[in-house]
Amino acid sequence: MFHVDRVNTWRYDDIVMPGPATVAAPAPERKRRNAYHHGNLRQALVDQAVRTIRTDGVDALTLRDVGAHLRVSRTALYRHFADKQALLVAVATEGFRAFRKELANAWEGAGRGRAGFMAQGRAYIRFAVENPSHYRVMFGGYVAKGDCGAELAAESEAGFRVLVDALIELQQAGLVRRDPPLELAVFVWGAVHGAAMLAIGGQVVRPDGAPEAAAAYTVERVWDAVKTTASR
Amino acid sequence: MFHVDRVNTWRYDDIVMPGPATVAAPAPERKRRNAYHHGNLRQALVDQAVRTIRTDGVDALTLRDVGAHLRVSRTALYRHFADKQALLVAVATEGFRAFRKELANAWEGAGRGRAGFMAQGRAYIRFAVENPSHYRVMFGGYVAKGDCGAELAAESEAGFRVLVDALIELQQAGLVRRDPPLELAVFVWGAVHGAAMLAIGGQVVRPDGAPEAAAAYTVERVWDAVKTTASR
DNA sequence: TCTCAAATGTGAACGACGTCAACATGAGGC
DNA sequence: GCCTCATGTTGACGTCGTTCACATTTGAGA
Repeated sequence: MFHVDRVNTWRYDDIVMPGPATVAAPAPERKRRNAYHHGNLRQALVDQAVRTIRTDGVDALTLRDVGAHLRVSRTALYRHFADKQALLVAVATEGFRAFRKELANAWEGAGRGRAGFMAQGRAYIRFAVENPSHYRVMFGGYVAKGDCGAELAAESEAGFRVLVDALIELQQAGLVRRDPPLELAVFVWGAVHGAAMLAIGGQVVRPDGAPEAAAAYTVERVWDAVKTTASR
Repeated sequence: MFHVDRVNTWRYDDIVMPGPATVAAPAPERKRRNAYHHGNLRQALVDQAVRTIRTDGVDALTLRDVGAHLRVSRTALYRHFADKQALLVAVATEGFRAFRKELANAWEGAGRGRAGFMAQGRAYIRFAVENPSHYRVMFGGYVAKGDCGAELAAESEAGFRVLVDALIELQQAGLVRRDPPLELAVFVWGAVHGAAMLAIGGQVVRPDGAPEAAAAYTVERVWDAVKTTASR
């Protein structure tokens, strides 16, 4: 959860980079296979869930199916997750981890500043377009009913913080208006998130190849919304 | 569906105002009640679905429960809808009807122009905040897998057109930049939609009363994104 | 090396759900 | 008054998430 009313109490010095994201990676998955005792079933379950969601959508995710693909009883899952919801939470958590990495890479890779801001926005939309079902698990309300768990909250908050940090840096450089950073960040996140949702929701049909261009346009407009009158 | 590549082929002269929206209205529901033959079961089913969604969320919607509340068999629904998905489509369609009305009222009520734009944006977010579950049915991917049906498509497109028309008018008044109207509209819709999703998604926790203020802030930033440099 | 408790996987079963097919009932035109 | 069609009911099926009692393996301590 992001608390907008905690603007002055946030601390930005405790960011820790997570381990490598396993999203989309088929995963080794063979350590010791002896009928019983899978080895690392928990991670395998998450990976398989991600794979199924990616190919068939969230609604097609079935515990029985996940178990079958892993040659494991359908109830083995309950030794690692409280229920199906908990599995989805784990999926979302992994998604946020990879997502945060993409955002940070874009920001750093483009050399921060205005270009970094633009790159970060485009990376956001690209992530959603390339992982629509996964993105929906993260933001579509399948999760986060309040019972989301601390790890998910921390991970999504960390992703948000990448954006907040960037905005603060841009403010200090005089490029972005000096509104409360979290207020600004919520606007930016919302705008890009909305564009992403529309892009993957089927609500807006575009000619092929256009998602990239549309994303660029969106980010340009967002920049106009937050830039100072001084900055070009 | 909104086709961005049809910018030059859209026609804006065939708008027809729909009948009064029945969203949230408990509905009379008693015409001729004789155990068999409900009278107007189709509308009653939609109304009950809306009521259940409003109080318990989309996931809690059960055909058996809907039937029970209406003192009707659980399968009576199949005389009026192909399946559960079709019922959700009907719900979304009604949502879009009411939604469009809110947007149009805000735009007209504030006297169009810049104030109308702001009012329309705030009305959008207010609708989402006041009808979060309903809003999720409309935009959360429960519908619109491509099998959404013509009526839903027309209704949602009509809502979108309210925004497009407003933007075109603002362009002609020299208040909004002269980008392709649909490109602009997709950005604006996306930005406000994203803010609405974040507001109702539990991802952003705000102090009470803030949704209105946050909506106002979002709409101000959107205006900065689309206004001409000439307009104040 | 042996033992035994804890961790992990299995199988059968339950209730709820969406959906279907066969049947029952009522309304309205002839 | 009859007949047809729209509309509502009943019973059943298959799938789902979940639970419970049980089986198997692991690993720490003797």
